[in-house]
Amino acid sequence: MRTDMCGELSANDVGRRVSLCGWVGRRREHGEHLAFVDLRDRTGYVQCVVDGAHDLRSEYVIRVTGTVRHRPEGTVNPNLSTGEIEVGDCEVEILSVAEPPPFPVDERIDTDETIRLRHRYVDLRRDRMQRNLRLRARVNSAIRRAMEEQDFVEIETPMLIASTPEGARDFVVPARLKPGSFYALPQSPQLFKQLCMVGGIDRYYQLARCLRDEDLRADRQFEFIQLDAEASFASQDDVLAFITHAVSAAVEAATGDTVSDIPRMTWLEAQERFGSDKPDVRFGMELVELTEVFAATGFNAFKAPCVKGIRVPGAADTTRNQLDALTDTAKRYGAKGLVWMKVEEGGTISSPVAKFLSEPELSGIAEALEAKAGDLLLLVADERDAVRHVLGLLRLELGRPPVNEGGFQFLWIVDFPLFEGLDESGSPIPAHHAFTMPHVDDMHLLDSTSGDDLLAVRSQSYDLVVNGWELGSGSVRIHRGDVQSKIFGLLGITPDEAQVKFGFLLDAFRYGAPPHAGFAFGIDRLVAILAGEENIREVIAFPKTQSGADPLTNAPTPLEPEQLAELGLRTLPPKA
RNA sequence: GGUCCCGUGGUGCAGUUUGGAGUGCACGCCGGCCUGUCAAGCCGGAGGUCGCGGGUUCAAAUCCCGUCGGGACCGCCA
Repeated sequence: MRTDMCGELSANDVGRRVSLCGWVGRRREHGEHLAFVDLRDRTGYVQCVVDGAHDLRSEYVIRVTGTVRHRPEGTVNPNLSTGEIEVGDCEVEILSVAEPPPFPVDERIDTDETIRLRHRYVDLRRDRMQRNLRLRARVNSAIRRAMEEQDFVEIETPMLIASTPEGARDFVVPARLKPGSFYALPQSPQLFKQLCMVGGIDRYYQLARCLRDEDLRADRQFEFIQLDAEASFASQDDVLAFITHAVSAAVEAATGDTVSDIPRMTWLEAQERFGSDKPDVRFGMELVELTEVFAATGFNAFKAPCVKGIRVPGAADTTRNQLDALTDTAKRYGAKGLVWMKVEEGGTISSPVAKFLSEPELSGIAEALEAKAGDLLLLVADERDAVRHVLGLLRLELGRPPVNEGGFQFLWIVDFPLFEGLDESGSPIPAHHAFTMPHVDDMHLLDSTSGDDLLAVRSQSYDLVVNGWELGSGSVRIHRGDVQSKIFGLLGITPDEAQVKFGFLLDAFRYGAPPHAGFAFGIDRLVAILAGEENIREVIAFPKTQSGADPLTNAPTPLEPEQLAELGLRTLPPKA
């Protein structure tokens, strides 16, 4: 139907008779016999000169056959890639009429997202979505190529699997042939990829669709895509190298630049300096240790296991109202309180609590935080993890740059703790999952009866972070029965329970399991960052809203009684 | 489970603080004029359940309560 694409025509095509197909953009009519029509396809716009455009309307789908010619002197449009030329002497064929679009395809002004999603097929015509989805396709392609260059083989794993109690809430699917039983949709192909290792696949990867029934956020949808990978006879360093190569290929597809090396930071350092396991290192305002400064303090609020502070440069003009609001925010984050201090000209510290602090304490704060006149200092005292958490969130709130500023600061976070806490019965809670290999240097601590010792055990697990977003995580897996038994024992999982929950994996490991390690990172998040988008919905063709609905299809919907009956289901009445 | 913000012709906004006639702006839409525009221009016109329900009031887009929808975040997401 067409010989060329609108946006690809140039002065080189002058004189050619071309056929173009696309949507009618803006029309500029000049009386009965001259009109300009901007014709749009996926490549861009070109101006067509037609003899009257009365029967054309916005978003009509048309085919234009005409001759490419230079624009007359003085009418070249430098803002348009095809602005040097136009298509004249046009025959116009209407392929499809269109009602006026619910919002302008031309995106000078932002449109409410619900309306965009309800008419996503119109929204997809816009440059932003075209760019983002095409970027996503290039990134996917580059990642596949990078993994295959490294001898990874793409294996597809099932979508209908058994539910396991760990981790996120499962989406479930009723089993028609076994009423009362359910499949779960995979949160990740975790167990299957390990089975692939036992199966001698050696290097597995998949752009895997994962589903988790948890609350949605700017960076979280029910369904998302991960580059999921696992390699046999591979160490942590090997995996990091494999993934770095894939990430570099993705970045190159987006920007042309490669990523040669991704720096590493231990989990402990990330927590201490940034109050997060996914630090945004594009800006300073690091957490500063002040516990020692208050070792002998008389101020009750600072008699705590940990005191830390952050310095907000030049923010001493923050009003009392704003500071009260900030204190409320800190409390919402779980702080007992927030102490603020303003650094006056000359270095004097003014604060509601200054009168409770000694001179050495005040000077100690100023020195540790490298306070300068005009700065605002924020201090939190509490248990160590609470202090990190609150200040980490305040730091982001007060200093975080927009997502598209400061380049891409990739970071490996390594040496995560194996356990993230103790449950009521004193058993440790796994930070990653029950198959994560402990750090070789900490193996001996597993025999300790001390909770503190157990919580100090590091694991061979690692996260990939960019600009404060967690892209993904992975670990070296346990492949030895004795280590696995010890971990299960520590977790309070009896051999019988382990057999019920993970029997098929443990069975598989008895038949010759290679040492293996793997990783998975979120494609949606990576593409969003590369596209400069704050929200992954902007890089997903048909996303859900924060309440999990699709304004386009109206999903989720109730089922007909017959359909429920066939599945052996009965629904409860809505809650009153 | 919780906190905060938003909801006004098709689109984007102003109006809400301090209640007084559905008032205004830009775009779009419909009709007319217009032979070199490109966010064309000029003239005219249509288009409203101020998300929904209740309350206060002589009077509610505006104040109060509830509810629905959307968004950001905390919890949650091994």
